[in-house]
Amino acid sequence: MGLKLFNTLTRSVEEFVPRDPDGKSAGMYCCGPTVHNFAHIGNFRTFVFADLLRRYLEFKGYQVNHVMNITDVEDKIIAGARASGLSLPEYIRQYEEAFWEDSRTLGCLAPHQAPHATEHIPQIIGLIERLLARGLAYQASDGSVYFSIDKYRARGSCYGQLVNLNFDEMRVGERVNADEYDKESLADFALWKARVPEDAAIYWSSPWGEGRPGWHIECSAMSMQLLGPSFDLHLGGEDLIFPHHEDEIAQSEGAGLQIPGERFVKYWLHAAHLLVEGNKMSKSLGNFFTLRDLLAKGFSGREIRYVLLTAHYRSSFNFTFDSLAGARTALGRLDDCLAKLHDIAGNASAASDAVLLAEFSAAMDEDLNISAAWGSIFNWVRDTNRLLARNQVSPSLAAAALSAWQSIEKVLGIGEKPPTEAPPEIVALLEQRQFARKAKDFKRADSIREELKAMGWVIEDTPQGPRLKRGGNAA
RNA sequence: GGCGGGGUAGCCAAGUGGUAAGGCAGGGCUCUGCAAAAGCCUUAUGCGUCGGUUCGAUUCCGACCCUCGCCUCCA
Repeated sequence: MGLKLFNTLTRSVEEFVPRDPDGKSAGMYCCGPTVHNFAHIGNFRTFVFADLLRRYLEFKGYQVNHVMNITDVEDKIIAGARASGLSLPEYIRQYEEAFWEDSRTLGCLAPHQAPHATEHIPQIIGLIERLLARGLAYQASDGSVYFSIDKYRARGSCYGQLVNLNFDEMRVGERVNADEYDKESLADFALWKARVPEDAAIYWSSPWGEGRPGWHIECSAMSMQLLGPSFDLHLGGEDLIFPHHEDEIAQSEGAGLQIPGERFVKYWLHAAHLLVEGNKMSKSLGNFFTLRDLLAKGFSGREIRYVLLTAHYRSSFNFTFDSLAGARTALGRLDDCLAKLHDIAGNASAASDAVLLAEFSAAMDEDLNISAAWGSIFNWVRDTNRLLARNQVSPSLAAAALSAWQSIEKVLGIGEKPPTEAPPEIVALLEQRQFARKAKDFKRADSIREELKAMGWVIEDTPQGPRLKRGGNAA
């Protein structure tokens, strides 16, 4: 079965067919973070979605080239760097490092390439020069270079492919002070912003004078450089559909580097926004959380990733502390089931359980229906537990299940709870409790159990003897 | 004003023209010295409201209500 994805360009679910004639490799670009602060949980929804898609493409056997840019020059960054008194690279480094650390905490694989805007100024300038040469851009009297939407449309190109645009009804520029700009048309967007006093030392020289790149151009320049003028997948948050991605199409196709008949991007995918406790995240509502805020509250990266992966990427999703707490229980049930299977499987090996894999991939093939995929996984957990309870799981059956699970886990990236070695003093207490139990001194046995619980260890008595589990907030 | 999403149990969330996945929480039972874990059973005559089409609609159509997003920077 083939993977189907919802393409914003056509507003329909389409079969994924990579451009590669061999059907093997896939180029994927995801708009990355602007590193002016710690990324929040909503940002990470998109990045976890990108990670999931990349992993699932790999599961399907594609060789993925995953590119995610780091936007390292932009108004907020310049303002932040100025306020901090740090140089631009120093200011950026702290947030970029935090971003990668947070990504790892959430189980995201590192993109294969992570280009920075400031390291691609020559490519950006080259692209702008090409747009100027083709008559699609102009330098305004303020020194900035703008993309002309009128000229682009006059050439027969469509501006407004990802969204329906009605130029008569749109309130272009309503919420921005139009006097600040010197554009021919309000909807035109900046390719190159002329240096202003607030930019201080942050500027580059260009054929149009000192300045810095506009926001949209970096993604066009870097994606085309690393993935070619046409590539398969471009992702981002839904708020980027317009204007950012629309402008990327205009610039990239306006430059005319594509083979005739080919698009800049074949599939555009967008992740919906997150609500937190039923509301749009905002600092004034007190529901604005960075990943670090949640970690500080005792939740682990895998619990947060699990919650982010419970809803379909295209539906706006309500992120709640209830679901975060529920994630711990749900993952615990999964972990316990897997631990028992490991105990039984021992060194046995077997081919993957085909049914589990088939159900999982059937769900994921449908535009990454992760909720349905979890449904199949938890049905499997229940069925497995049922067999386990009846002692009907052979080592080879357990090995087959685990083998299937390992393939699925590579997609989910949720990780297995690492087996925790109990320290000697804990083991000693456990032995004392067993001794007391044998002597029918249940009062003492129970008090030892309480003591262990207070130390973060939970005892489960099984027919094979007691098992120790890490309780509480352990990651 | 234009455009585009949503409204499914206490919470989160799939899905379908044929009688509602899954997770969490709750209740009962089994197991256990007691627990824990696990298992079994249980929790929406109902899928925003009102009409329509249909043998049959939560699923299609229409109207309405509510809600979120984009049209500025934004995942």
